[in-house]
Amino acid sequence: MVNYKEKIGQILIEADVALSYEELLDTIEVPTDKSMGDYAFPCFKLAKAMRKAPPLIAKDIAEKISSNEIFDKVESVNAYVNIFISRQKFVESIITEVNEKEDAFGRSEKGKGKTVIVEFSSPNIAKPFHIGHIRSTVIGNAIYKLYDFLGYDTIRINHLGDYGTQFGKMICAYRRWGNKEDVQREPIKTLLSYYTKFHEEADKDATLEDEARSIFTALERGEPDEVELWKWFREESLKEFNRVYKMLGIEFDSYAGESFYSDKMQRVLDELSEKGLLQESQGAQIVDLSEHSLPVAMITKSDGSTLYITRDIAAGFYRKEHYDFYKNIYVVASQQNLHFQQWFKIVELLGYDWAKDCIHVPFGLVSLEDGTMSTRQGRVVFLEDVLNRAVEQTKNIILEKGVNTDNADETSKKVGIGAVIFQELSNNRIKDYTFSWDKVLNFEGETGPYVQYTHARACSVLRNAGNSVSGLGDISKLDMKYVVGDAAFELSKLIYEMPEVIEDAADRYEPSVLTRHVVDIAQAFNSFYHEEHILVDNEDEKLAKLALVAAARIAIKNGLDLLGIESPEKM
RNA sequence: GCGCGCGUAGCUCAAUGGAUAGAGUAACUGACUACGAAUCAGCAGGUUGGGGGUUCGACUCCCUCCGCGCGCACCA
Repeated sequence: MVNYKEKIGQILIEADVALSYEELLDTIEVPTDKSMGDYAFPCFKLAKAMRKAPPLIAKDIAEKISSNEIFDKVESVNAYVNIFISRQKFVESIITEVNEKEDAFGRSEKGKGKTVIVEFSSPNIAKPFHIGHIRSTVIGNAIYKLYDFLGYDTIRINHLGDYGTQFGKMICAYRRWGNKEDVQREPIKTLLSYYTKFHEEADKDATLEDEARSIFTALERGEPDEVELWKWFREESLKEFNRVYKMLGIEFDSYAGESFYSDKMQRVLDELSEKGLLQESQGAQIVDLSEHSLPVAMITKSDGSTLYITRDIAAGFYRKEHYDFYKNIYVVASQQNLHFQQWFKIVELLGYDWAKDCIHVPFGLVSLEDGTMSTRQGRVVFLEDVLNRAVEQTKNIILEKGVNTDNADETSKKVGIGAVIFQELSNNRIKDYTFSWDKVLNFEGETGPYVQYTHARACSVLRNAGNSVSGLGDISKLDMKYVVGDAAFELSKLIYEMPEVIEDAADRYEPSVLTRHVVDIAQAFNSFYHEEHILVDNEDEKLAKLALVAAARIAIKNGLDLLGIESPEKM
């Protein structure tokens, strides 16, 4: 497939345009208005060097390059050179390529031999998996899929919050008020109730806090009783988390959480100390980052115990040595911005250049209509409930509409859960948002079900064509003059852009770029579908159109796939 | 107080420094005897928070002010 931008860049170089190839690629753009061409080249930058008015430069360039066979028409409008590419050649090559590559359309080998770690989801043990956790989970999974598709070796890490003084409190509460059967029946809710009770009681009796601390110290020392309880809480919690991951179709390569690094922190402390970065302050150990315009980072508390940041530094070392990453990505809320800035800087000050390969991918806050989420105050929406309700809603719609499907339950899951994931990946991740049932259960307009519906519709057309689909034969031999109309051409252009959109989404760690592009393709497909009759009597015309439908179907499916969303063939 | 982020149509959101700032949604109008109406087409909706500046050109970059969110030593 020709890269048109690069091709136009070369043509402009041959036409003696006084810019470097890189500058040209940077300047060539896609006009906002289709009537101004498929590509445009603004000539303002050339004015100084050529000592000529931009519109005149545009006119000269347009004349020089207009005879090229890959263009239908080149014209100058004011300071712009507007380029209309040859439609038939274009649709022919893109439709052929997509149908040949199918699932591999957009895939690349760019990342071959490079390892990318994506840390995401990372819930806290014994705490509910709520709607706030969906962000890291779903964004992280999409980023993993994008990098995997671009040929990188990928490692998915679920950095479980399974360590810290909170487990001293939990064990303390369990021993006082807990019982085994309740925990087994409903682990998270039960453990959480112990945790809440602990805080209520601790307000009245301060000695509880001391007891909890000593239990945590025992846990750190590896006392068998404490370790056994902790392990059990962790397992029960994971069982529940895995139920949600299974619904979402998400897996991990490692569940090495915070506890995994408990024996790997001394080395960090030693090294910080050797390199003169560690200072004592009010009994605690700190790293002073004021020279780097950052607040002081506390490495150990006055009682000697370690903190979150110490564990993250230890994890960084472990990952560099164990995986030799090319990129080490953390999909963690923007609230942790300072935390990551601090520890990346500390690693840099220790003299490790891999600090620059550690990347924090932040995202905005989810709140509820009645305020920020608070598990202790019972202001929380469980992710599993959201998924279940979305599935239920889908089932109702299916029954109500009497839609064509093989298995209503299966389809409801794919569509309902797809809707929730899609919505999460629709907006720029940095934006805060307020969770709304109305919004998450709306399936019209720019939504997951809309895109899935479009896919199912394309499948339906291909099914109705019967033998014609498999009989498409050698697609490059089809007569593509039947698919050069505005609607078909628009659709083809969007499909053509998929691979660069995928790269862009990965480079920017921004799955929403892809989500939006998939919507654009669906919209273009639906316009084409309504404007033109596909299953016409003329066999050549029908086959050409079916080849385009098949290409659109593949593009949508690959896009949804990368977002972690299924594409049912009927719905 | 200091730092980071956000502010675009009634609402939810797009827009690698480029041409007349675009979608969806809500309201209104129209299209199911052609291939799926979870669809499509039309109409309407804007001082891009305010004010300066840089630039041939600013939603985009710089300064400043306002509003909101988050963070800033013994939680994670």
